[in-house]
Amino acid sequence: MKKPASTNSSDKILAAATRIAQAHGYGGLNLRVLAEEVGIKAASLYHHFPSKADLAAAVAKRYWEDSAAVLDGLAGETQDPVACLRKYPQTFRISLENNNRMCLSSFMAAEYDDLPEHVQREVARFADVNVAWLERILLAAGIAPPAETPARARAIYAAVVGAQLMARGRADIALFDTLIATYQASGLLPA
Amino acid sequence: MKKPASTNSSDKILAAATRIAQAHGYGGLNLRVLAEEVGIKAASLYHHFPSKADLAAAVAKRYWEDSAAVLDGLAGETQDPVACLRKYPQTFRISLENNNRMCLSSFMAAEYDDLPEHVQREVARFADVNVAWLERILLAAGIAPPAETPARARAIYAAVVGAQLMARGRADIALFDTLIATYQASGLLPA
DNA sequence: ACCTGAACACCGTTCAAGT
DNA sequence: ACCTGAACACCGTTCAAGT
Repeated sequence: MKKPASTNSSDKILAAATRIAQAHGYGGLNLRVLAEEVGIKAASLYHHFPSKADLAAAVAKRYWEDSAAVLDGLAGETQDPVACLRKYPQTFRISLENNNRMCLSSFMAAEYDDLPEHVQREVARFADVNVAWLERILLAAGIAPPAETPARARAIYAAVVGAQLMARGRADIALFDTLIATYQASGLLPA
Repeated sequence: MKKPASTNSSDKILAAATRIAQAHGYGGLNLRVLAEEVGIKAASLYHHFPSKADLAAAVAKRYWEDSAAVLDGLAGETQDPVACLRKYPQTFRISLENNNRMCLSSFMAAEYDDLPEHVQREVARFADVNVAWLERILLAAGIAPPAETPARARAIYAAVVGAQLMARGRADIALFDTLIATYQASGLLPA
């Protein structure tokens, strides 16, 4: 039985850090601002995480774990794999709905050069989780020949990520929806 | 008759700042590092640009101007519009070839929340230029019904941008090539 | 016209000191 | 066990002072 995430300080720090990083990235994650949001001083953060790098790694790890849970939930409640694929882009739409935020891993993929190595690893895991899920659903849907499924899964992930990035750059959720609809019309995603 | 770009200091600053921003973004553009690369002190940068924000706006402006020139050159030398569309992703591949760098406008689209307003405007122009070019070529190629051309142009741009971001996050150019090939196989881009 | 050193308030981080 | 103020070297920026 896990306690609710907001019970202890480390969880509050992770939650607040995630929100900040989705809007400002790793470089833009200001520890004094984060600390204030949690109600402590910046120096106190170091009692919970040994460094900003380790905090970011923990944030990125929890981020892909949560994503995996959401995707499994989606697959569980939506048995039809084609319907699953239609709903998949929604998981990226939610970030945009949340104050024009974006996927943490996309932001950090851009910041690749400035990320500590173990943060890079956790960031890559998010893409891995998404691609693996897409492969599984694509196979179940029988959309592409099995040999082409891995490539197709990666293409869908990249395209959805790109749609989110372009829509964020315009602060325009409707653009995201149009892009996804066009992916569907063009055959990249099932209509 | 314009002098070569490297002749005066402002141009050297713009060129160096562009390279840095393509790797580290707006937030990661360190003025002391930039100044050293140009061979002056950070304080001297303010004689050429009134602020980091104005420097970044100038960088982003030149960036989309250069992109427009490259795309016009491509359309000029490659008369067949379908062949043009096949070569288009190459313009994004070049950044990855250059030390795993990425499109300046993609990076800054991620940093949207932290950009001064006039930088946001110049960043958006890059996407505008690319989308307008794609619309023109798509129409010439007769690939999609004219009514669907604007949406298709945006979808291609977003997908290519996403492919670059995903490949950068893995420092893997081969992944970029696979993604583009899959876009072509799925019908988003002409094969 | 262009450059500079020194200073400002702000970053991540450390540490001695508190409860 | 957890928090803090003060300090460190580093950021963007300013400015008086140099050529």
